[in-house]
Amino acid sequence: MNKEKAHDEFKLFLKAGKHRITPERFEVLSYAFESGDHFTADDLYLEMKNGKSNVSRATVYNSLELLVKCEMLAKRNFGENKTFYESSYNRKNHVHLICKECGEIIESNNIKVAELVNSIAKKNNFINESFQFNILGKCKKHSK
Amino acid sequence: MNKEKAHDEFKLFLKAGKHRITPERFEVLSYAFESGDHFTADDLYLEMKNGKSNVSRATVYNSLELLVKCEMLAKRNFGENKTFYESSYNRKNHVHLICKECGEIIESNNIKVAELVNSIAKKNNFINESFQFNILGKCKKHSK
DNA sequence: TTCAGTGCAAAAACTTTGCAGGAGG
DNA sequence: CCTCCTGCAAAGTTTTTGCACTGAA
Repeated sequence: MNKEKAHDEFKLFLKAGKHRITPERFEVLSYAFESGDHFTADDLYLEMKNGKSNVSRATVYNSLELLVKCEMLAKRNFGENKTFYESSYNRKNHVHLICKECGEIIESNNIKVAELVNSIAKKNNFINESFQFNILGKCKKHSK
Repeated sequence: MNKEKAHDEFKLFLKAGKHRITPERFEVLSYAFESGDHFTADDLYLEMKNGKSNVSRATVYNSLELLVKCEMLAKRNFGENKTFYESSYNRKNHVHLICKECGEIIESNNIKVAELVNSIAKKNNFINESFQFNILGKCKKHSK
């Protein structure tokens, strides 16, 4: 997704939900999309501060939640007790492989995951909305 | 796993790792196995305090980590920023279905999950040690 | 003009650490 | 007797909240 399209989509979402259109929210959007694949709210806040942005920590947290609600970002959580965000555009059904040695996060797309999720949900009378699928272990470099 | 067997297994593990055999560690073990399927360290600490146990918070955290290391408990994390523990006895390869409405956690066992994990790991030159597989959505009661 | 959104700092929630005293081996 | 473990409290981390002010509609 390019930046302009993202900007417009977020704007529409804000209007629809009667949230105000503020420059701070678009600043967060812009940094979020320039940031790496997986970042935390605080990382982004510090990055923005470095980049001479004056957006406050509270606003960063708030704006990221709005971006999750409008499905432009997805929340992840990899075992440490902190929340990561990632762009969710065109990224359904993917799995994270997380190296316990170096923390590297590899993403893998596998068509069978979605099928499996649906079949498990169905079997348990459960309405599937999203999933987290993390495989923990050692990456190639650290498998000694 | 019955309580005595668990006690013995933990004892052997402690000896093997040159950890001391202390009454506090076995108290934590005992409460952990009487506690629900998924509990946090702090929940357990408060429960123990209620139960007139004098074990400190630090010791609860420490002992739970030892129980994870000896593979009697598994660490989980369901999207909120806190660590849950669960008994890992006879519970490889299971998936959690978490209701966003009421927080209920359903467990599902599915033989295909392990196969899929192994095949994804292999494809990415990754050594699979464990996984987290959570499906988020609505349970039967809340699917309206 | 109005009130949602903002910045700031304080509080909250969960976990880890430092230290002095106590008990396991 | 030597340390590892313990309890306690303090500190650390990440996230949320309260409050007074500001700016979007």
